[in-house]
Amino acid sequence: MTGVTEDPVSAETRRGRPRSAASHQAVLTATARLLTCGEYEYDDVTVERIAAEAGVGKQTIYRWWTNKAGVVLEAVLTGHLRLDFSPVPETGDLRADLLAWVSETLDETFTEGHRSMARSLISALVTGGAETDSLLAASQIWEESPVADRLRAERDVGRLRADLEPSAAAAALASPLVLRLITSGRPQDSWAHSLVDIVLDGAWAR
Amino acid sequence: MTGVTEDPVSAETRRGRPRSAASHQAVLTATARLLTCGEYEYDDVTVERIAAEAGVGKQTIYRWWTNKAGVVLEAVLTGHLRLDFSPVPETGDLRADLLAWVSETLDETFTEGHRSMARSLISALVTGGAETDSLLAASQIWEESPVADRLRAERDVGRLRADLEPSAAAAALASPLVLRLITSGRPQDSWAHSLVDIVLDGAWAR
Amino acid sequence: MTGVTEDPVSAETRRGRPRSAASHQAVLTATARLLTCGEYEYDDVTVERIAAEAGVGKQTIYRWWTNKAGVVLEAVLTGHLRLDFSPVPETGDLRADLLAWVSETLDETFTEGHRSMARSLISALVTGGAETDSLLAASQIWEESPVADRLRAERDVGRLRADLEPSAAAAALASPLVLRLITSGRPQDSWAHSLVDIVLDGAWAR
Amino acid sequence: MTGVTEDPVSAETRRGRPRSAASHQAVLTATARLLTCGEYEYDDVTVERIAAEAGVGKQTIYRWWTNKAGVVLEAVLTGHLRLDFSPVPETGDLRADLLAWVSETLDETFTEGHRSMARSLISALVTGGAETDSLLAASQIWEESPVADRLRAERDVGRLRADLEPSAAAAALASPLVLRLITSGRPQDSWAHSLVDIVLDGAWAR
DNA sequence: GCGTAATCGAGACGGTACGTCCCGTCTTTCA
DNA sequence: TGAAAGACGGGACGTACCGTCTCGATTACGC
Repeated sequence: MTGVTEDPVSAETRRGRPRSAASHQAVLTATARLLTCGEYEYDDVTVERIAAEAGVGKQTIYRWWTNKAGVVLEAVLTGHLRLDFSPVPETGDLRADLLAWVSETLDETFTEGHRSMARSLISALVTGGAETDSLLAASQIWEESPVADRLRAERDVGRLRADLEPSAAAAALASPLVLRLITSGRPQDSWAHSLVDIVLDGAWAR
Repeated sequence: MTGVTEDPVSAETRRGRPRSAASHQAVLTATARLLTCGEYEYDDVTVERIAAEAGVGKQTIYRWWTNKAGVVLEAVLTGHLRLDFSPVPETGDLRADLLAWVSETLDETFTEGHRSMARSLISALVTGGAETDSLLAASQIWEESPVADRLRAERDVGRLRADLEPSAAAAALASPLVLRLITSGRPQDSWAHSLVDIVLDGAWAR
Repeated sequence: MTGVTEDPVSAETRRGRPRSAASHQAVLTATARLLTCGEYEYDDVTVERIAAEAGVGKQTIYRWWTNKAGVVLEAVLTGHLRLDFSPVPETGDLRADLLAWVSETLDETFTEGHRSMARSLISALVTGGAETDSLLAASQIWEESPVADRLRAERDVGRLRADLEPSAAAAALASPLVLRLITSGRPQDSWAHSLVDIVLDGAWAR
Repeated sequence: MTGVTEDPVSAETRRGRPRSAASHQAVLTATARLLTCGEYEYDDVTVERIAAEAGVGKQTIYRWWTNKAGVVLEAVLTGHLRLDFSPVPETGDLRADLLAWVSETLDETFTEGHRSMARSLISALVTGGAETDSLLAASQIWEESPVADRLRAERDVGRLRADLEPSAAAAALASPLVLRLITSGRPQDSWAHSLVDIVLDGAWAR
C-alpha cells in the first residue's frame, strides 16, 4: 500500500520538529508490511523498496541503520514483525499442552508468510555482521518465549527438575522446528511428538 | 546426483551434444574450494568466480542450476562441501561422550571458517526458493549425522528407549547449537551441558 | 555461387557425405526472409536465428561461411536479397529520366524495409573483414547499375562526353542517396534534383 | 549538447541530485580517446570499457544514452571524435584544388585508423535505431564540410553557378569516397579524378 | 554390400558483452 | 535545515550470441 496513506499523525509532526521519529517508525512498519504481504522474500525487499514504501529517503534509512539486516532485525525485535509463536495452552497437563503447541505451531507457521518471515530473520542475522549479533544476543529470544515461560513455571511448582534450564529445554524443543521451518517442509506430527517425548522423558531406557 | 533442473523425460533420446558431467563436477568442486579456502563468504562467491575457478562458462552453470544457491546447496548435499560435524567419541559412557562431542563441536565450529560455511549454507537455503527446499528435504541431514548414528546404536543395544526416534533426539541436541552458530556467539559450556541433560534425562522431576 | 570458403581443390575427390546444396540454399533464403520481413535489423538476425529459420545446424553455416556478414553479403550478391534499384525510365529526355529515377528511388527505398536491408548490407561490409571486401570488389556494383548502363548508352550515342566514366558518374549520383538512405531521413526533392543538375551540367558557371 | 534521451519537459523543476554534466563529458571524451588510440574497433569498445576509461558507472551511461551507438554518434557529432576531412587547398585553381583534396583524402584516410573510425561511425548509425537517425538528421554533416565551404565561396564570387547547391555538390564528390572507404579498397586516382570532372564539368557533351 | 568418412540437425561448451538492478554515498531542491 | 528525490561509482546478476565441439543419424564413395 502506497499513495493513499497520508497519515494524520505524520502530517502534524511534520511541522516544527524534524520528522525523524515518524520516519523511523514508517521504515519499520513499511518493512513489516512488505515482508508480511507475501509478495516478497528477504532478498526482494530492497532498501530502495522500503524507502519508497515508507515514503522516506534512502539516506534516512542509512542514517539509523547500517544495512537492511539491521532494519529487519529491529522490526522483529520491536514487534513490528512478529515471528508469532503461539501461546502454550494451559490445561494442566504439560505433555498434552506441549504436544498441542507443537501441532499448532506447525500448522500455523508452515504457511508461506511465516516461512518467509523466518527466513528473513535468519537472513538478517546471517548477513548482518557483528552488530546484528549483539542485537540478538540482548534479546534473550529463548528465555522470553512462551515455552520457556511455561517450563519455568512448571519447574517452580516442582513438577520439573529443580536444576532444569528452561531456556535450554525450550531451545531443544523449538530450534528443530525453526530449522525445519526455514529449510525442509513440514515434518510428520509423529516426529514432532517424539521431540516432546525426548524433552520431557529423556532418551534413557527405564 | 544430478542438477536440480534435471528432467526425467530427457532420459530418453536427447539430441545434440550431451551435457558435460565433467563441467558439472568442476563447478561443484570449484564452489567447495572457494567456500573452504577461507577467503570468501557466500556473498563474495559470485557465479562468475565459480565459473572462472571451474574453467567453465557462466551459462553452463545456469544450464544446470537456477541460481547460485542451488549450486552451493548441491555442493553441500553431495558432500563436496562438508559441514564437518565431529564424530562422537566412543568411550562407552554415552553422557560423557555427548558432552565431549558438544564441547568439541563448539570449539571446532566456532571458528570463522566454519561459521562462514554455515552462513553460506543458510544463505543458500534462504535465497534458493522452492526447488532448493526439495533438494534439502530429500537429504536426511539429521538422520545421517554422527549423533543420530550413535543414538541409534545405543537404542539398538537397549540402553535407550526402544521407541526413541534417533533423528528427533539428534535434532533436539544439534539444532540449538546450529542456530547459535549462525546467530549469536559461542554459548556457555554449562548451557550446552544442560542440553545434553535434557536430551538424556528429560525434564520431569524424579 | 559457392560460399567464400569454398576450396576448388576439395571439389575433386571428396570423401564422405557431400555437402548439402539444399542446406546452402535454405540458409540464403532464410536470411533473405528474415531481413525482409521487417521484423529484424541486421543485428537482430543472429546466426542462430538463421539456422533455426533455415532448419539447419549452426555448424553447417560456419562450414560454408566465415561469419554472418558473409552470409548476408552472398544473399545480396546472389539476388536472394535484392537492393532493388529501380530501372531508369526511357523517355529520351535524359535529365527528365534521371529526375524521375531519383524521385522514384527516394519514394521506393525510404520505406523501413529497404532502409533496413541497406543497413544490413553496409553492416555486413563494415563488420565482414577482408574477404567480404573482395566479394564486393568483384561485384562491380556501380558498373552494373541501371544508372551506369543508361549513362553508358547515352555516351555511346554521343550525347555525353566521350571520356565520361559512367561508373563514376553513377556513383556521384547514387552514393549520396545511399548514404542518406542509411543515415538521415528522406532528403528534399529539390536537394535530389540539384544532384542531377550537378552530374549533368557540372558546377561551373556558364 | 545534451544526450539523446533528454526530455524537454524535465527542464522545469527536477527533484533530486542533478545529472552530472562532468560525467557526461567524461564519457564522450573517453569514447573518443578509445576509438582514436588505434587499439580498438567499434565492437571492441564495450560500454564497460568506456565506463572504466571515463571513471563512470555503467548505469550513468545508460541514464544518458540508450546504447553504445548513441554515445559514439554523439561523440562524433559534437566533435569529440573527428572524422577529419582534410582542408581543401587554396591555390585559386578550383579544379586543381579539388583534385589535390581528393588525392590527399584518399591517402590520408585509407589508413586503418581512419577506416576503423569510419566503420565505427557507420556501425553506430546502423545499430543505433531511430533516435540516432534524428541526431544525425540535425547534424548538417555535408553542409559544414570543407568542400561545401569552398564550393559555397566560389559560387559567391560568381565562378560557380548561382543556383548551385553546395551541399549537394559536396555530397556528389565525397559520398562515393566515403562508400569506397568503408567497403572496397582504395580506388584508382583516375576514378577519383573522373569524379571531380563530373562535379565540375557535368556529363553533357559540349 | 560394407566399412569409412564427412555431412547433417541439434544443442552444450567456454567466452564475452549486454542491459538491469541494487548497494551505500553524494548532492541538489523544497518545505 | 532536515529530509525527499534521485544521480553517482561500483559491481553482480541472468540472458543472448559468438564460434567451436560433440553427439547420434544419415549419405555417399571405395574396396
